[in-house]
This record gives sequence, structure tokens and C-alpha cells, in this order.
Amino acid sequence: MPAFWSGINPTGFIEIERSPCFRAPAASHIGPGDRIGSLSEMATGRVMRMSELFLRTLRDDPADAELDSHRLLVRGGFVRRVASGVYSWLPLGNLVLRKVEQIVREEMDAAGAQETVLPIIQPLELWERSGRDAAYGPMMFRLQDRKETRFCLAPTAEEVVTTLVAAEYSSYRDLPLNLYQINWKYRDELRPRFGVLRSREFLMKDAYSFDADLDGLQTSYDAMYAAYQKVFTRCGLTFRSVKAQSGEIGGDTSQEFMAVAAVGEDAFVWCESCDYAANTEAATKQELAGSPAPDDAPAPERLHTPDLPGIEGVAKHLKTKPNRLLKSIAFDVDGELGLAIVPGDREVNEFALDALFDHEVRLLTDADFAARPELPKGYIGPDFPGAKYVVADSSVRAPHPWITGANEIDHHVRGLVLGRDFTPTQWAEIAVVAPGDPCPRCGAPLRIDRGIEVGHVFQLGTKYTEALGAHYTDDNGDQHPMVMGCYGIGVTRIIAAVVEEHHDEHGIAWPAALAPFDVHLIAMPGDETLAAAEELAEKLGAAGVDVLFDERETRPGVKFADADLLGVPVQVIVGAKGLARGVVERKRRATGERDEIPVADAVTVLAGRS
RNA sequence: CGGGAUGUGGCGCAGUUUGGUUAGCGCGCAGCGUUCGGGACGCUGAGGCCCCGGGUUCAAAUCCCGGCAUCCCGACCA
Repeated sequence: MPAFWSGINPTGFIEIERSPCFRAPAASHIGPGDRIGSLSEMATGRVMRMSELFLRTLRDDPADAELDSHRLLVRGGFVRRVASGVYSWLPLGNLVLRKVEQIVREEMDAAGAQETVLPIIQPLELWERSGRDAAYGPMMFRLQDRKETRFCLAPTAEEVVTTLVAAEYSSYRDLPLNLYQINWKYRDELRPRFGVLRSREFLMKDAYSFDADLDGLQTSYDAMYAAYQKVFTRCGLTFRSVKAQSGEIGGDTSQEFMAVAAVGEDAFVWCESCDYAANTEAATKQELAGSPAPDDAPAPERLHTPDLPGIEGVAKHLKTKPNRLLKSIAFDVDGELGLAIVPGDREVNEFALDALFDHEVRLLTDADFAARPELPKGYIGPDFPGAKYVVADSSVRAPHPWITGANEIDHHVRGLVLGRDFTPTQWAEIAVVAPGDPCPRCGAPLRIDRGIEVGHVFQLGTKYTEALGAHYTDDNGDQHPMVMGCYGIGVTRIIAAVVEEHHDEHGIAWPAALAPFDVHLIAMPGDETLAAAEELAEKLGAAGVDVLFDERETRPGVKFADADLLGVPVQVIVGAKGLARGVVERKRRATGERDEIPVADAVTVLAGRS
């Protein structure tokens, strides 16, 4: 049973003495699982008088907000910016935050994870031991104490939790274990933007599983994966799980949960007919059969193309399209020069390229080119003499000759034929997937959409447990490193993603599960209506409904506009005309649908128990 | 880190080009009155280190120099 049923409300404060605006506790008769109408499961019967709520809605859009979610969260008084990428969460925003947190907490608990609180201030020494101090680099906020011991603000917590588990557990009998926390994280982003969508301080749920072996890890991972689907579903998000690259965290298998959104910062590939889906970084395609141009094509022709090192420029100059050109991307692998060959309208997928070699692959930078004048930057062709590796994507097997760099500054070549004029040393799917490419599993056309990464699950393996000494003894008395997984959910980011999906031109339309209140009760002008609304508010509170009660002495238009902006799912309007007929009006925020409820039935109907 | 833009009451903005009274408008806020089912109207009022520091000048929101902050675009694809 969640803690708040025993006297702690979802805002986290123990309700011993209530302020005048927090009334009528009486939540005990609404049990968990008693899902009642539009009412949030976490309703506690809080009645908030709007005249007392710390809230100032804005009529104008804030000048620095680009996205709808950012605009509306600021206009509605949910958040306020303090510094770039740093936000205050005002009472309304905090209520939403607590709702998301509670959903996450319930699903984590149900999946068998145990909640902890790990420090935000972490010794840098721990990060040096795992080798991630360098990997994170300037992304970490760093600080020193008075003794000049170096610390960082937690960007995540693998080091701390692994060290903790290493110190406490040492037997196979202790495993599996899954620890999680919901805590603030700090990343000094290159460019914070879009309000709380990419901020430098953000609330994240991070869980860490420890198992004896890979089978155990798979079980823990699957449990987290299933819990994540429940969390995002309960939050009202349209999402897709996609195969991902692991990035700085490390490890092998990882999957991202993308909230589908046109404004999303990440692109992902998905198949129309099977369930293949992957981040564009991790996506691949089926090998394209194709057929090269015939050998009897005209011989290559040298062209003078001064100051045109870019694909677009050359294509325009030669009055052709980028897909008639070949890109030859120079890379370094173990000190040897390699070329990655793709058509001019495609990009090289660095991760796919890297996977082909035992040593790390590094694309050459401007500095490399400056240091190696023998490389004609922008004019390298697939037949460049110094290249040890020439890796071509299957899309290079097109039935026409190619235009490529002539291996000399200011010159290109037209009419280069695959097999006759150049031959790759290796074929591999190294191009970033384009829409329409064949699905690697079933061959159906792939599609590309954008999304907001709201969750990420990783199978880490033993990277951290080995580095930080988290070993266990098996039943033969042998020592092994524990096998680890880690699992993150962006709590504050979910809120932005939800607003992106659930809003219209008037404001936010919260899914019931996340709404700061269940009912937005609007009293129309007049002593009688106010008295009737007052009575209804009190009864609703007593029935366990969370009510935002607009009893302000202001004009109706202002109240309606604010109600639509704030986005509580159900608006109840107590007006003189309706009252004369013994009814109040109900409007559903998301659909605009309206109906009337007899005053006598209002509490039972609105509490969802009629 | 590179490029662009902006910084003027709580919010949105004008004024800066061409230096010159008590720095202005809308929203919001306070008071009074009329209004009251979709961001009303009238009158009155409070609230400003014009981002900061230096300089030029009789005189700086305005010109010059140097910082800082915020937003946007880009940040190895040849």
C-alpha cells in the first residue's frame, strides 16, 4: 500500500494540520485499484481555493519559449525559469511531478525494485575509478569542498550504487537485487533548450539491477521493460520502444522508449509490417541487391570543380542530384586510413562503421586534415591510393556511373563505374537508414519518425562491477563480478512530452492520471452560486475528489480561460441558470463535451461511483 | 566552442538609427464605480540600479570599450 494512504498525501507532506486550503482528508475509503471514473487513483480529497493558490497565469507567451509544452507550462504557472536549463516547480507543477513520480514508484515497487536515495554530491574519485570522469568530461558539474576534495553533481549513479552493493553483498544467495531512486540529476548540457525537455537539472528515476549471470540479467531487464510500458501507458503517452546505442553508459543491449512527437530531438526507424524499431543510430537495413553500371559505360572524365568541396555545391554546379555523387568519408582505425563510401544523399552511420573493426574508428576532423596535407579534403574518391580500407554501403550498387572526388583539390571525376574503376575492400550496411529502405527483418519499407526519449533500459554486463569490485561468491566458492543492468526514466521530461501530446490552442489537457486536480470547480458570480459551489467543493473533498475551486471574485471569462489553460480534465460550472433548474454543468477539457448533472447527484457522479 | 539576435517595473513590448524635460504603452497589481456564461469598461494609484563596469560629453536607456546573461542556428558527413 503506498505511503500516502496512511496519511501522507502525494505532495509528500504529512497531513497533520491542514492549512485552510487543504481540507477534508477522508481518502481512506478510496482504496488503490478502486479506479473510479475520471478520478485519479491518487486523489486524496484536497480542496484548493484558487484565491489562495500560488499561481499567476500569463496571458502572453513567454518570449524565450519555442515549444508548445514550454509555453504552456510557463503560462499556466507550472514552472518558472531560474537560469538556463534550471527551473522552479511551482505548486501546480509540483502536483503533476508527484503524480508522475508516484506512477513510476508504484510500477518499480510492483516489479520488485527497492527505493533508495543516493547522493547528488558524489566524490569524483569514484568516477575516476570507473573511467567515466573523462568520458563525461565537461558534461559534469564539478565542485570542491573546503579541503579541496573534488566532487561532482550526479549525472547518474552507477558508481555510487555499485560501490554500495559491493560493500554489502557478496553471495549468490543475495542476488538478484534491484535498487532505484527518484532524484535530481545534473548535466551541463551543450545546449539546454525547450524548457524542461532538455534541462541541466532534471528529475530522473534510475534503477540498477544486480544478477549472478546473463540469464538473471535478462529476467531483470525484461521485468523493467514491462514496467516501463506500464508507466508510459499510465502517463497517457503514445510511445514506441526502439533498439538503441548505449552511449557513455556502456554495455551491450539497450532500448529506448520514445514518446512520439514531431518536435522530438531523436529520430527513429520503424517497420510497417513487423515490430522492428530502432534509433537511427542503431538502425540498419537489408542489403540492397542493386546492379552496378555496365562496363561499357564511357570512360571517366576529369572535371574542374574549384572551391566545391561539398556534395550540394558539386551537384548544383554539374546540374545533377546529390544521389549521383559518392561520398568518401575518411576515417582512422588503428593508425590506418579508411574510407566509408555512401551515395551523396546518404550519411555514414559511425556506429555501424565502428562495429566492423576491432579498434576504435574515428572520423577525421578538420584538424586531422590540416595535419595531413596529402589528403585532399572534399575531393577524395573511392579509389584514393592511400586507403587501406574502403568500406562501401550496398546503396553504392546503383545502376549508373558515379561522380566522385578526383583525389586532387578542385577536381572531380564523372563516370566512375563500380568494379571497373573502383573496388571496395569490404561491403557493409554503413549508411544511416533512409525512409523506404528494406526492413532488416522482413524487408518491408522502413519509416522514420521523431520522438522524445522518455526512458532507456540497458544491459550493462560487468563493466562497473569489475571496475568497482562488486563480486559475489557462487555455490562452489568461486568469485564472479555481478552482472548489472540500469534503467532510467526522465520524470520531468515525461511532463513536457505529455503536454506536447495533450494540448490544444487554449492550453493543456492533462490525462486524468497526471492532472494536478480531478475537478476544476468554477463558481459563477453571485452569492447563491458561490454558496452552492462552496458546499459542493466541500462534499467533493469529503468524497475524496481533488478539487481546484475557483472562488475568485473575477469575471467568468477569466475563469474559463484559466481552466482551459491549466488543463484539469473535468470542469464543473456552478451558474445561476443551472442552479435554478437544480443542475450544474460538466465540461470535459480534452473533448469539450458538456453535460448537466443534477446538484443532488453531483458528488456521486463526479466521484465516479454512480 | 563558432555564428546570429536580444537585455527597458512581475509578463509582453516601444523608445536607441539622429544623446536633450518628470522613460512610455498593453497585460498584471492596488483603490473606487459600472459590469458579470468565454481573458469587460471608466477614473485613480503603486511599482524602474533602462543587464553590469568603465569611458566620451554640459548632458547617456541612446555613442564607444569591456564583461555578464538569455534565446536561436551550427558544432568532424568532405
